[in-house]
Amino acid sequence: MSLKIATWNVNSLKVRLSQVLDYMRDTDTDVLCLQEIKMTDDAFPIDTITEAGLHVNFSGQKTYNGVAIISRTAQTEVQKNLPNFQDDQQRLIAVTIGSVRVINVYVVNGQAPDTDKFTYKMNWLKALREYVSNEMRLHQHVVLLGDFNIAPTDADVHNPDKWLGCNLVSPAERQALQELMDLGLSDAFRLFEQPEKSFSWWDYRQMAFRRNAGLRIDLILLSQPLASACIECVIDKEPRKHEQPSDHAPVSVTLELNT
DNA sequence: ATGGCAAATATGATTTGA
Repeated sequence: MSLKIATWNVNSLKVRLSQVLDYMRDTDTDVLCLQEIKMTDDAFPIDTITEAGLHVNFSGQKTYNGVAIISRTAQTEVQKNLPNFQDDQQRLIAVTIGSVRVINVYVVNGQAPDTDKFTYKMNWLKALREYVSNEMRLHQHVVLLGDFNIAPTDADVHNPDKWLGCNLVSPAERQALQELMDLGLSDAFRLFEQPEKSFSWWDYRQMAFRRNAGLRIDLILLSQPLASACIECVIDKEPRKHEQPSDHAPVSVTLELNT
């Protein structure tokens, strides 16, 4: 059985709803994890999505953040927010689909390394590690994916010199990502040969997309059994070329699972 | 050194993002 799981920071689901529905219609994506839906739960377009024959769970808030998971088959064991971290911001939703535990995150941006927001980011990542560690004891098939707001290495940055010392690329953030991966998770994108200068986000300004001046910060981390089952990981740049695009592109993995 | 763009909130300018 083939299973395609994708992550996409949509930067407002209100603005991008038609693009999301088109994506589920036009691709063979089975599970689509969204970040930055930027809407309250009472405004969530649940009817439009379910009328398209899709299943969905979501955790939203006013103005910022917010996450959702859309799938072609049923979702169970819904977890909203980290159970071990008091948080006003809606940044995590986890569900089980078939044998796969899907953990969808919108990691804190962190603004700059000497700010309160950066401290919040580091504390949030520490709590995420605890949570994921426990989930991996309960589930063999774990996918941790989303907008990590961390570029894993300088190969994931168009201009590392310019980014030196900034959030998204700092040693502390990269160490926190490494500690997550040390739980037994692999960066799916790097399981395969990939083109140089592969990015998942491009600034809206200065024609950054046309110049391919971007970062790879949207990641899919797989537990070992899923890494073995993974046959592909791709960044789909097509939606970034659309009218009124999100500044992020969808990233997907294809898993070939037994049973 | 600064702003560039986009979205939300709100209706003018500010906040946030990465």
